[in-house]
Amino acid sequence: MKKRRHTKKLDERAYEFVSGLLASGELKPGQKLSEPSLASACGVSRTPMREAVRRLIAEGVLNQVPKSGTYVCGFEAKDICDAYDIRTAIESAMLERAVPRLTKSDLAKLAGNCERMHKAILAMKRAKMPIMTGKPETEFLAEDVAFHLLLLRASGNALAEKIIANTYRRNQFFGTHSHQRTLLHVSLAWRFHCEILKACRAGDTAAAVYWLKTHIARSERDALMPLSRM
Amino acid sequence: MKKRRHTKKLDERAYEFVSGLLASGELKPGQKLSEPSLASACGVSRTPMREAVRRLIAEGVLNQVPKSGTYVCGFEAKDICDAYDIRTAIESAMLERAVPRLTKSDLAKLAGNCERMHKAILAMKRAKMPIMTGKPETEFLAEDVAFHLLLLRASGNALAEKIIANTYRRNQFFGTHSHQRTLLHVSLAWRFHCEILKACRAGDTAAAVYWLKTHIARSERDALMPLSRM
DNA sequence: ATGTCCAATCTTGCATACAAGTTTACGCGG
DNA sequence: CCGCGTAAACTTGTATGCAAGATTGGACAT
Repeated sequence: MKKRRHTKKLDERAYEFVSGLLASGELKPGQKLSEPSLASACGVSRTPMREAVRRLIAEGVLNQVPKSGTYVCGFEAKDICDAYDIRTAIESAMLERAVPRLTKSDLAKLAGNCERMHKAILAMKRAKMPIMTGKPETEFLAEDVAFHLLLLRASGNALAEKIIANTYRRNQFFGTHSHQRTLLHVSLAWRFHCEILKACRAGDTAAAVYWLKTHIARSERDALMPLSRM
Repeated sequence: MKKRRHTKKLDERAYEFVSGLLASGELKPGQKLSEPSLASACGVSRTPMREAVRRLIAEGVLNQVPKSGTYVCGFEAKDICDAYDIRTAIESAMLERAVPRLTKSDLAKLAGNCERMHKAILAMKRAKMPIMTGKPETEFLAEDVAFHLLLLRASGNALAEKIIANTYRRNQFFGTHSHQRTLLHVSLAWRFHCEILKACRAGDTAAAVYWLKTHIARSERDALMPLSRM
């Protein structure tokens, strides 16, 4: 194995470091941070950490007030609704373009996604988890996102892919911990993916869009549920 | 009037400086830049200019290759199509929500936008411009964008507003100079806005969405026309 | 004239020093 | 015990120095 000469750019490392803290829930909404402390915790200097922070600000995850501090953005039900509305609008429109363009290879990849989602569900069952967590959750979410992004990729609209990928990232930071991933929810998500795939195979654009919209609406309900109890 | 103690943050100045260069066409696609030269041209140090550059990179207007240089992104017909597809998807979906929510004040503002657009057209006619440029163009474009953003604002989806505002900004950098704003084109855009407004007044969501889609499709054609001749 | 190699120069990446405003904490007077 | 003022500590904003890779230009050999 060749020694990594570049390891990686430090601002990327810093970004991933903070992202990880956000995704794992160690950094909570409203919490105050500071560039120097994050930088030293990550083992880099302020400059790359500052760039990472600015990037997260642009993504709407952090905010900074000039000489005071950096804070994790709060998020409300409305932010989640907004994001799901955008997803519905863009993914539906793009799916209409994607369905007729899907190649055999695309369909095979989508089928692979569905299969691995199913595997994650089986693993969850085997482990008798009441709520999906840990490795099955990670894999499940990765396959979920990959499925949707592949459809976007097939639509040929790179901008749409970028926008939705960003939305997913935000969801990952904020939404993950609120989601209740019971067996019912993840099974349903898997079934919807399967229906979408079936419609894609049949070239039935309308059905594919219908199932996609149903799927997203259901996901939104699931994401909102834990918040409505407050 | 209180003396401005802060003038403005320097990274904001730097961003506006480079934005202006891009919008005015002084910086052409593919052109090579460098942070130090931009910084000294703007009268700031590298740090704020670097942040401005990173921001423009995130917006997809510049790109940087590690130890080599910073370049203005090229753009092709496909990028324009992608952006218009996103606009169609988001603005249509959001307009459906906005129409029932529009207040009298909103409608008045929209009417004001239309009126000022018309004024810009009349100014263009008076000056016997074959193609709209200069002050009429600036005002026309400002009113155009304001009209669309107000409808988005009324939809209540802040994320949509942000995404579309970004798209407009990119269009401003890349698309402006390719557009052929003849009297025919700008008049048509104005007419479409008027039709949208009329439908909004009548609470006719379907008609509003129809005219919006027609308007955007036509704008796309106009934006693409100069490129297809190549 | 042309290809090649090397050095000067330019680029970004990163670290750090300092400036200026904000927050916090502590001591003091009531 | 409580308010209050002040100073210290902390925050971000900005400038700058240096490192290391990329590029360029020219000298030199053929």
